[in-house]
Amino acid sequence: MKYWLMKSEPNSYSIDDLQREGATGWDGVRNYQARNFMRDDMKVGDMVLFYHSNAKPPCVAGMGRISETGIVDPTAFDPNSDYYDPKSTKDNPRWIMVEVEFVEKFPTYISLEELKSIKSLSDMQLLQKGNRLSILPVTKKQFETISNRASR
DNA sequence: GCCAACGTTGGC
DNA sequence: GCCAACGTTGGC
Repeated sequence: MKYWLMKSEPNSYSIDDLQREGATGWDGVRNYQARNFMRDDMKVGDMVLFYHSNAKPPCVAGMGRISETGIVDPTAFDPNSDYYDPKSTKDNPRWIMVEVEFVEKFPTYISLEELKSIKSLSDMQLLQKGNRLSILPVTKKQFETISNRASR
């Protein structure tokens, strides 16, 4: 089983939205590295840290689980969508996504500042300079360090 | 609002 | 295939 961190701007989709809906298709990703993680490496049952980016403060806000893989991102076909990509055709779809189901909204959000202060997390890709990827792998240890702290 | 750090595009 | 120009992300 693998562990991931997925960023979302709470303005557009927050952990509360996920809790209300139960599950969501992770649409709108238009970065190949992030897509490849979803398409090639994620499996049903993988665990996800739900990260609020562009939030005040940015933080890990909850936990999710991959509930379905290999879904074609429908927003790529919609000319009215912000994520419309005319190069993605129904015969040869370019953007493949996963579905994430709600597991937990953390009682304590873990801010980026706090993550940076935890020594054992210094290797986390999220904390490396210049990182912009919206989907990142996380080790089991990192996942547990963060979720244990957030659950109390 | 600024800007560093990328990623993508397209002319050549 | 190179690389300049441009666009985006996301913390601050």
